[in-house]
Amino acid sequence: MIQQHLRDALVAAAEAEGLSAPSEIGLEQPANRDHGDWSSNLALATSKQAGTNPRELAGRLIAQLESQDLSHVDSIDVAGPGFINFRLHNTWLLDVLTGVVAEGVENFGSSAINAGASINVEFVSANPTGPLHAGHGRGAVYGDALAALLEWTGYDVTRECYLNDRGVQMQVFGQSLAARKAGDTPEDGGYMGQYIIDWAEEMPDDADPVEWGYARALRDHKETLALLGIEFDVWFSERSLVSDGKLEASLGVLKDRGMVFEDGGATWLRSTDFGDDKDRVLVKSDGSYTYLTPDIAYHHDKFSRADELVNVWGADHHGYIPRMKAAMEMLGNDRDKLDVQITQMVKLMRNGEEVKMAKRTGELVELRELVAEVGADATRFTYLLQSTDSQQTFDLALAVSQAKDNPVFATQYAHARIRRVQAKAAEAGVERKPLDEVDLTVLVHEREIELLRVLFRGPEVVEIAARERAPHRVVGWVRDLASAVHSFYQNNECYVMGDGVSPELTQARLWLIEAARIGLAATLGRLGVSAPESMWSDEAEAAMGSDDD
RNA sequence: GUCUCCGUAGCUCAGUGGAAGAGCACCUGGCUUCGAACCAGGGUGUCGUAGGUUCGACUCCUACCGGGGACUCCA
Repeated sequence: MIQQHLRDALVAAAEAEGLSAPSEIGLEQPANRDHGDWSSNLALATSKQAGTNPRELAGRLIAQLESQDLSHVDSIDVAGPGFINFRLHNTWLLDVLTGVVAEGVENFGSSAINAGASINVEFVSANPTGPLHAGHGRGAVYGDALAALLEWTGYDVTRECYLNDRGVQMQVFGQSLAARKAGDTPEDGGYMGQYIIDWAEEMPDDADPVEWGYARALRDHKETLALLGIEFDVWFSERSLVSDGKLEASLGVLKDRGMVFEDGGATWLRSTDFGDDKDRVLVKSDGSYTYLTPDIAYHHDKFSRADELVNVWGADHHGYIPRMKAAMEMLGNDRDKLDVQITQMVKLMRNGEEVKMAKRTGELVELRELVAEVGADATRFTYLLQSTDSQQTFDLALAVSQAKDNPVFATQYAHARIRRVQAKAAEAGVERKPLDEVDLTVLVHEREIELLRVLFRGPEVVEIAARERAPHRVVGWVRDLASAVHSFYQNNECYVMGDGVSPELTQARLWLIEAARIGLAATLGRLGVSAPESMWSDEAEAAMGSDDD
């Protein structure tokens, strides 16, 4: 790797100047190309140690570097406050091309950084008391994409969904169904959505409303998630925690350790001792558990099954984090191994107006409808566009637009274009030779080089995205790659075949676009978005064929 | 009141302590060749405010200002 090559050289230069280089030498690709291909802050970081000013030190380090006769390096300059800027020959980027091709769609971007570690990603976990709505969609897609990202870096990942299938809400849900079945309106606090009326009509007369409703809601969840290509490894039932004694066992441990106290007939958790701002009720004065109690047992159980936990929760649950971390610590788990990711709200725009989503008032947009309207690819890609830290506006019209202002279209289109070019080459009888027989040094055009620069960044972006739990960064990268493809492709100077393009250049460019295609297909695939062979419908394809005749 | 997320170009949003970005919108130009559903060029910023840490802060810390959300013996 080029960075290691340059780092080694920098360390050697520092040592030759009698300096001890910092463990992490800053080395990055400057945004501004005028600042070279790579830039290091070594002189800035060690000038104090050297007892001189950074620019002067940089000059001495550069002299050392130049004496090393480094491969790929064209020139080295000092710039700004004391950056050491490397300008490279494009030969280093040709290694990027061969590397991408060697990895292929299966392995592009993958690493073993987290090999040997297991991680449990819990997401969705919506109450089985109604259909999934568009708000759930963000957490669902984010969680699934995050799980894929973590797998990409070597983790053994479990995708898990928790079912709140006992407790007060389930009873209220059943009562609401029964009321509608009888032609009545649910009591105050009951579920008022239209779907209750619809489901009550479906419900057989002799059905247990709670059990039937649970099965009905769960079916909706599974069907809707399947539309988005989301499958869980584990569906964990809250009821099972009671039936197999895990709930009482966890509660017993907390009692034994003196982590609870009685007050007002209720049992309280001393969560303030571990960073919470209030103590929390575990067992109400009527003897029933709060929501927290089984959830503590659940997370404790997850800790027994994985090295690290990730929870994807909606913004309305953020206040719940301190009490859960406190409880985990009380039970002897490492609170820092519980990573709670909060997704901010989604505003759904339809016909220029925001649609409010509220299950209990019945004014909700079902996730199922959303997917039906814009398709699974656009749904996933759109949800993943932004950081989950910021509120999102999901524009239904934009998501289906067939123009480049629609990010999913622009990105998929890049893949389809490459496929088209490859097909044209095949039709013309041009076969791609084995890569090791192709002279890549003919790739010198700025568009070609830019494509390779973007490809180079891919694996690093994946690493950062996994570490930061930020799939949107991969989305940003793949959009950049698509943009570079369009730019390369459109430019009249970069035809793969034709007048003025030598056979050698054709070969090199065929491999270049294949590398780009690998980057697109690998990334889109991991994000759960298809990399289409064509953007045309079959009818349009046929019509185009007749135009050619 | 407490906690939390957000505040960056006209708009929607990116931005690992390193030298401010993309798309949209707007203007101009570009199809006899592999997809013009596209591309090229053109310019805008007190990075909410004020301090602090640092050689260096959009980034880290503190306090404010503005907006969203959460603060039940609900789940």
